[in-house]
Amino acid sequence: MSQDPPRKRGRPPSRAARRKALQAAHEILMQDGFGRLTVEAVAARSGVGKPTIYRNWANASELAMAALMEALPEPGDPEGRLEPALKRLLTDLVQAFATTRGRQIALALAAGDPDSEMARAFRNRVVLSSREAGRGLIDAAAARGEIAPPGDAEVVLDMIFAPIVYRLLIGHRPLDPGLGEALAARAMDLLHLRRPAG
Amino acid sequence: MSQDPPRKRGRPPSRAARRKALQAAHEILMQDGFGRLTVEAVAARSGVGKPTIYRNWANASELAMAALMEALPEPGDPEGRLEPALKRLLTDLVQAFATTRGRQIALALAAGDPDSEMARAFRNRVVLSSREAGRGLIDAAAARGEIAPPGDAEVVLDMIFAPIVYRLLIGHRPLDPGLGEALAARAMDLLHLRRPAG
DNA sequence: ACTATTAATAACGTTACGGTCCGTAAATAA
DNA sequence: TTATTTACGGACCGTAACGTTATTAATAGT
Repeated sequence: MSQDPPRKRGRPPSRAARRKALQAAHEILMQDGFGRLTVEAVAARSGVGKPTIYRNWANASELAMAALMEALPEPGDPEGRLEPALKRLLTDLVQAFATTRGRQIALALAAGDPDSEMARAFRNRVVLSSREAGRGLIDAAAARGEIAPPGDAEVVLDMIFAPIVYRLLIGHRPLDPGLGEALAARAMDLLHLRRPAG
Repeated sequence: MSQDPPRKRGRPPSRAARRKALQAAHEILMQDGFGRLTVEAVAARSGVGKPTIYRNWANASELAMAALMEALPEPGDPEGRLEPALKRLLTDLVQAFATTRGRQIALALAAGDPDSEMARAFRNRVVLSSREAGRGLIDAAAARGEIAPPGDAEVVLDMIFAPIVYRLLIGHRPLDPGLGEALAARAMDLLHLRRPAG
C-alpha cells in the first residue's frame, strides 16, 4: 500500500495512551473474558478516551487481538533430531495455551470478521506460526533423510497441531502437559520415522 | 435433578411457538450469522413474543445452539472393515461442516457460557458424537484383531477429528472433500494397521 | 357454564455500547 | 513568540437489545 511519509508536524500520537489501552484490554480479557471487552470498558479502565482507542483500532475485537499478541513468545526454532525437537515445540505450545489467555485466544479467533487484516495477522502470529515451525522441522528432517517427506504435509501438520486448539475450544479433555509429548510421539507414526533402534 | 411432576392444569406450552422460534433462529443464522442472532430479531421474524422465547431458552446463545441442533443428522454407525468405515464417517462429517452452518457452529461453540447445560449438550451432540462413533469403530476393529488397541486412544481420536474443526476455525486451508479421505488414510498410520497386502 | 391456572403477546423502561463532536493540549514551523 | 497542525479526552446522542410488566387468550378442572 501507499506508505504515507511520516508527518513531522502536530502533536505526535501518545505511545503511553496506546500502551495503557492494551494493558487494560489484557486485564479485562483475563478477568472478565472476551465478551466483556468493550471499547467503553477499556476506556474506563485505562483512562484513555474512546476516540483515541478508535483511532488505533477499528473495534473491540481488533483491540482484543492486539492485546493478546503483545508479549507473546515467538516459537523458538529448535534444532536437532526430529522427535525431541517436535516434542519441545509442542510442549511449549500446550503450555502457552493452557492458561486463561488460551481460552480467550480461542474466543477471539472465533469471533470477529475472519477476513479482517487484524484477524489474519492474529491467526498467523498466534496459531499458525507454530505450525509453520513444525513444517520447518519436518522439511529439515526429510532433507536429512531422517524421514520420508510426507505427501500430504498439510493434513499431517493439521493432525499434529489441531488437537491443542480443539481441546481448548471443546473442552472435552484437559490440556494437560502430557499432551505435547503424546502428540510428538504419535506424529512419528505419521511421518514413517525410520527409528534408529526399537 | 428434581423432576417436577407434570402439571395437569393451565394452558400448555405451545409447540408451534417453539418450533417457529427455532425456525426463525436458524434462518437468521444462515442469512446473517451468529452475531446478528438476538432474541429481538427472532421474535420479530417469527412473530413469537419475547417472553415466550425467554421461557424456553436463557439467552440468544442457547437459542442458537438449540436451532443448530435441530435437524442435525445422527452420525450413522457404519460397519465393516475399519478403514472404509472411518473414511465414510469422516467424509460425512467434513461435508456436514463445510457449509454455512459449519461456520456458525464454530461461532456458537466459542461464544456462550462453556459450562452451561446447553453448551455441554451442544458439544456432545454436534462435535463429540462423531468422535465417539470413531471410538466405536476403533474398539470394534481392535476386538476383531484388525488393529492393535491404541494406548492413548484419546490423543489418537483428537488427531483424527480435530483437523476438521481446526480448519473451520482458523481457515488457513479449505475444508475440501478430500480431507475426510486423507484423514482416514492417515489414521491408519496411527492405528498400526496390519494391512492385508501392500 | 364457570372458575382457576398458566401461557402468549404487546408495550415499556432501562441500560450499555457504539461512534462522533468539540474544546484543549502538545508538538513543530515560521 | 506566535501560528499551525495534530492528538487527546470529556461529553454527548442515537440505537439496539435486554428483560419485565400488564393485558389478553387458551386450557383444565368443578
